[in-house]
Amino acid sequence: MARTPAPRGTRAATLSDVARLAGVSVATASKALNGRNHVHPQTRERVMQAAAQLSFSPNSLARGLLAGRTGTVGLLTSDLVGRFSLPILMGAEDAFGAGQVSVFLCDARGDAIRERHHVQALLSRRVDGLIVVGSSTNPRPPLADAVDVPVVYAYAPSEAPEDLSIVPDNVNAGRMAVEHLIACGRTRIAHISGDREYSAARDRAAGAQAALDAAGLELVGEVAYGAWEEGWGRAAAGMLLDREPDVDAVLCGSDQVARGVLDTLRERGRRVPEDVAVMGFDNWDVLATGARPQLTSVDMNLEELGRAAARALFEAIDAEHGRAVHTVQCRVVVRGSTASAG
Amino acid sequence: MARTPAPRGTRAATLSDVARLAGVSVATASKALNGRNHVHPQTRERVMQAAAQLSFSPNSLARGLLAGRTGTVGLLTSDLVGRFSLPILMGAEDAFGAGQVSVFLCDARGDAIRERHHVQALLSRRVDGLIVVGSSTNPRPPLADAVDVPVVYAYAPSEAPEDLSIVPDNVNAGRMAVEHLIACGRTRIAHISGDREYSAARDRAAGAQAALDAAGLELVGEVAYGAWEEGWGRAAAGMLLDREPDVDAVLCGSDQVARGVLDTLRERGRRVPEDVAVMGFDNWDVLATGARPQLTSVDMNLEELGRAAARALFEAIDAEHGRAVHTVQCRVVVRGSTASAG
DNA sequence: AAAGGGTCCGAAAAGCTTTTCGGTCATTGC
DNA sequence: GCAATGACCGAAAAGCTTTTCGGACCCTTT
Repeated sequence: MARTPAPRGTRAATLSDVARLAGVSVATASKALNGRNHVHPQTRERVMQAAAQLSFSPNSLARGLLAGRTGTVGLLTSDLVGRFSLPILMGAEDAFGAGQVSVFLCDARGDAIRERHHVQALLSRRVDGLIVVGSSTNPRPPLADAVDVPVVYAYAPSEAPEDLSIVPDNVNAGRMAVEHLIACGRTRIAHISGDREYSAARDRAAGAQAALDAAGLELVGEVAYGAWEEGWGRAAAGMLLDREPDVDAVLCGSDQVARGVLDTLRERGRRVPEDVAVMGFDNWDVLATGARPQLTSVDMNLEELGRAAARALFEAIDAEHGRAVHTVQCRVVVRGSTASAG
Repeated sequence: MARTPAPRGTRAATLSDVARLAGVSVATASKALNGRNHVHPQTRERVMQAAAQLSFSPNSLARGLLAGRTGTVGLLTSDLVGRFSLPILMGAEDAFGAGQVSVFLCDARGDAIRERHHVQALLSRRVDGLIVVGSSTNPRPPLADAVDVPVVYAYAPSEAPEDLSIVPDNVNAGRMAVEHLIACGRTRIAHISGDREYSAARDRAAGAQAALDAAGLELVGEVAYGAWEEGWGRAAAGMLLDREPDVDAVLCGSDQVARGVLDTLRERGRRVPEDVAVMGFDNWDVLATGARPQLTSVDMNLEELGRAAARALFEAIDAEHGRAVHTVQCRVVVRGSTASAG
C-alpha cells in the first residue's frame, strides 16, 4: 500500500489555500464546503476538488472559537484502573463519537487536587460539558469549582441533590437476582456480599430482601459482608456451610466473591448447580466464563449507563434540563451455575 | 460547602473583561498574566486580582490557533474493552496530564472505517501528535491517512519499519520467567501457552527456550498452544500430567491459563509450589492475587509502556526523531505459586 | 433600451489571545 | 533647563473559519 509519506512540517492546508487553488474567495469556499446556498454547482465542484487535492480539513479551533461551542466534552474519572470506569467510558465514548463530539479523558486518581487541575484545564479548553465518573456507587462531593457548563455524574451520584446523576439500580439488581434464584426453584437462599461500606453492597442486599419478602421467604443466615475478593468468598462459604448445611443457593456480592464461593463448594463436594446455585454481580466476563460451571451474574449495564450519561449531557447542553438522579436497569445473564432445579 | 452556583449561560470571562476591570489594555493584561516583562508590579497585581475575581481562564482555542500548537494529543485505541489498552492509556494519560497536554480518547473498536473517521476528527482538531494503541502485539498496518503530525505506535508495532513503535519485550519476558523458575530449583519445566496466532505467545516461548538452552535444560514436552482461557489451562494441564508426570514447573502463557492450570493441579493432588511451580504472564491483579496460592507472574509494565510512548511522542513533536521499534522491559512479580524449592 | 429581479460571489467582521512595535511619561545626567 | 534613556502601556496584526451584507452580473420584461 503506497501510503503518502507524512509531510512533516508542511502546515495543514487552510481555507485560503483551497480558495486560492479554486480561484474563489474564502467566503465562497466556506459556503461551498458547508453546503450553503447561493453557490453555483460548478463552483462548488471546483472548491470540493481543490479541498480534496489539498486534503483540507477545517480547523476546529477557529470554528469553535467562532461558534462558542467546541464539540468536545470532558470525561473525568477518579479511578481508571478500577473495573467500573472503563465500560462507562466506553459507552460515553461510543455515544459521543457517533456524533461529532470528541472526548477529553482525564484521570484524577482519586486526588482532589488533581481533579481541580483537570477541571480547570478542561474549562480552559472550553468543553461543552463534563461527565464525572466515580469509582464506587457511594455519593461523592460535587466538583469544587464553579463550572459554567453542564455536568453529569455517572456511577457515583453527586451529594448535591440538584445535580444530575446517572447510577445503576442496585436495589433492583438484588431483587432480580433473588427472583431468578426463586424461579430456579431455590428457597434456602444465602447472601455473601462485599464491603459493607459500599452502598452497592447494601442496596443489593436490600433488593434481595425485598424479593424474598415478596415471595414469603427468609434469608438463610445474615448477610455476610466482607471484602470484594475471592478469598473472602472462599472463607465466607466455608462458614456458611458449617452453619447452614441445607442452603440451596448463594447470592454473591460480586463475581469475584462468587468465584471464591464456587471454589469452596467444589472442595466440600457440593455440586453446582444441582445442590447449590451460585450467582454473582457485575458479569465480569473473564471471571464469569472462566468459572466452572460458568457463572450466572447480574450485568449492571455499565456501558448503557455511559451512553445514558452522554445522552443526558447532550440534552443538558442543548437546554437547561431537569436535574435529578436517574437509574439504569440491569439484566440477569444466566449461565451454568444456576441451571433450573425445577 | 457553599459552592458557587454554576452560572449557566454566563459566557466565560475573556481577557477583555479582565482588562476592562483592571483598567488596562488587553495587551497589558496578557503580559501581566503570562509573567512577561515591562509590566509594573502594581499593575500586574491589579490584573491578577481582576482575573481571579472573574475566575478568568484563557481560551485555549484562541491560544492554540495563534501558536499553531494545541497542547492536545490523540489516543487511538483499537480495543478499549481489552485488558491491555487500559494500562497503556493510563500511563500515557499520566505522562501527558502531568504536563499541559490534554488527551483525546478514541476507540475504533477494531474497525478501519471508524479509525479513519477518528483520525480525521483528531486532525481537524489539530492535535500535536497521535498514539495508536493496538489490541495485540501483532504488527498492524500503519494509519491509512497521510498524517502531518508525529505518530507513535504502542503495544502493536506498525508494519512500516520507518514508523516509531513501542512494544513490550516478550522474548525477554519468557527468558526471565524461565530464569526465575530455574532459580527456584526447577529443572523439568513445561510451557502451556495461549493462541499461537499471537506473536506474544511465540515470542515468550522463544525467550523461554533461550533461557532453557542457556541452562542446558530441555523443555518438558512441546509448547502447548491453545487459547487465552482458563478452560484451556485446565485441559492442557490434564494432558500434561498424563504424559509428563514428573514435571516440576509449568510456565503459563497468561494468568488466565495459569488459573486453569492451578485448578487441575489441585484436583490431581499436586501441591503448588511444593510439587509443581506455576507462573503466568500479565500480572493481572484480580486473577493473580485471587488464586490459591497467589500467582507469580511476569508484569509487562504496560503503564510504563504508555508513559514511554508519551515521552517518545513528546520528543517527536519537538524534533524529528529517530524512528524505530523500542521495547519496554518487564519484571517478575513473585508470589506464592513459585516459592523456592531450594 | 432601460429597469428590475435573481443569482452568485467577495469584502469584512466577529470570535480571543499573544506578540511586536511604537508611543508616552518620568527620571536622570549634564 | 534640556535631552536622552529607560520603564511602562496600548494599538494592531496574526492565526482561521463562518456569516452577513453589499455589489456585480446576467437575463428578462416592458
